[in-house]
Amino acid sequence: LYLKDTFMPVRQKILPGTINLESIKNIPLFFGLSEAEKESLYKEANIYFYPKKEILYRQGDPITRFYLICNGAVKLCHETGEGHEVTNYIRTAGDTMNATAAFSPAGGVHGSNAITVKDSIILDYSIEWLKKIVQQYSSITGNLLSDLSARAQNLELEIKNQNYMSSQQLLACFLTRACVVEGLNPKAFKLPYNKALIASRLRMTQETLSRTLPRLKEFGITVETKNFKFNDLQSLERNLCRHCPGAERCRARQVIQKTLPKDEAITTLCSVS
Amino acid sequence: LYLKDTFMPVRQKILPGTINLESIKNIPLFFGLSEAEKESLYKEANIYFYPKKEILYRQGDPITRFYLICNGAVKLCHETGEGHEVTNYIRTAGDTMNATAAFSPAGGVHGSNAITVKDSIILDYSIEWLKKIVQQYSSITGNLLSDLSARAQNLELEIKNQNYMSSQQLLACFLTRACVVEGLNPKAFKLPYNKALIASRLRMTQETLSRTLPRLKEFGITVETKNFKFNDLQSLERNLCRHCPGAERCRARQVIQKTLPKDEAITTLCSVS
DNA sequence: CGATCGTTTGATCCGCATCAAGATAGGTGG
DNA sequence: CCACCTATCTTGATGCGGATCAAACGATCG
Repeated sequence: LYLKDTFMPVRQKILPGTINLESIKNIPLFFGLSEAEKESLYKEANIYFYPKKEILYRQGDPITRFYLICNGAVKLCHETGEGHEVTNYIRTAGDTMNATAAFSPAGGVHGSNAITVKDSIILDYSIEWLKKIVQQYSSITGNLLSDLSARAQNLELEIKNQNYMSSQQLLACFLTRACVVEGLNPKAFKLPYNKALIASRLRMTQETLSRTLPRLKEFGITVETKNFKFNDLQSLERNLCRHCPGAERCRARQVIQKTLPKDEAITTLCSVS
Repeated sequence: LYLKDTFMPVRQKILPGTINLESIKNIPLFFGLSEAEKESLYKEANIYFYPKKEILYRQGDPITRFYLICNGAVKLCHETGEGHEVTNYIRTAGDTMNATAAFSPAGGVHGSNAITVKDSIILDYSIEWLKKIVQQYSSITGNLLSDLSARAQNLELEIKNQNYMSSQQLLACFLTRACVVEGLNPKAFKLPYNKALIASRLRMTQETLSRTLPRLKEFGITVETKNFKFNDLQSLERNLCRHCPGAERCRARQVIQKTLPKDEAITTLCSVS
């Protein structure tokens, strides 16, 4: 850390020249850039020093900046419904933050808090600016970035779901999503895949899936041999959202409630498909 | 499906004009493209019809093509060490396959099999060609794609690990990786974070972490208060790799064995950080 | 010195995996 | 049409890993 002798109790802007730029040059994101690109990237960047335990942003804040950690470490965490803290990731030097959010179509808000766990030096850009840079050249590139972002966001959601949802909830999510993806009628549909495949996809055994199916009745889903029926979306919402971590709970709740009155397609709650 | 009346028992090339291109135009990847881009993308694409249960590629095959599903569904699956099949994802219309592999630095081989679970129409491109297209415009874009790809690949690995590894294995992975990321000496180091943070990151309770620490001795890792020591990498390798799904097992094994003789940095086994 | 934080230990419980066996359905050939 | 077979699915009994609740322990600090 190039500034470790200086006492910095609070977030503090670092002016060009104050910091040794060599450390930045070793960051993968800047590999192989043309001089022009480097120039514009350096000019547009904010560089800040953050002491340990400083909050970069809070869950629920609108997403506006793209971060790049030069030095130190940041935890991404959120509060669960039950009140205790869950850390999703620890990001360290060279890692980016908000890359997925930057290129996903919807603007949205942060799903977690970002807090330094060590003294850190972090660089940030306006997302608007970054998006413009990327898309001015080729739109297939922008689309690929969106695709990868969506993929990564789904994976993050899936990790949370796998950890904090019961087999009932996972299965209900899967069925819900299947309706959307496959364009099925929630009032009466047949399984699009055989049960072995679904169990395998949900990372549970066939036996567990088999035992879980009848217990979906508690969630307002009736099952008879291969015929499924969502008949109580309110109950589904109540049960799916219970125990979900903060951001997801809200998202699921909103989504179901929004689709309730129209009672048409049930939108995506869950990453599993 | 535009060709459903035709009987096609095997993979079969579809010539331009045979298929209704409207369905392709609704795919997000092609949104907002310039005419020139569209032109070159359509020209370069292979379009194939695949019947149900057709194998697109096998685990271990070199990665050469980027796929885009127009219609149908594909499962990505692999065999576990114990012999039964695990499905990682089910990809459906509009999803891409190998996007992450296409933009990660190393070429590499497929970590899973891809098999259609319905009759499908799938489009594919050479990865080389796609890479060239993307990088001819701006290298920051290429770097962003690499960053997102790496992120997504780590998330996939994390999902598998969370599901198939014991708390001992997860913790050992975390410590191994911490040595690499933080540049610690495997022969003697202190925890870079406090235990509450680590437990939270590993999605286990503090109590479990506490009980797991002494049991790391079985893996050749000794723990005294806050001092850690890897003293038997062979044992670590044996225990970490046991129960891992195919691709990861091999990767972990190779990585440890490669670092064994030199006994320097232990390379990344696990996505958790 | 008590107070708070970080950590450990013990007792208990619950969900899912595992192993094993039975049930149902779909398809084939006689 | 029935007997047979295999694939698919269900049910039961048991065990294990980690969560939960509760309490004790140790360290650091005012």
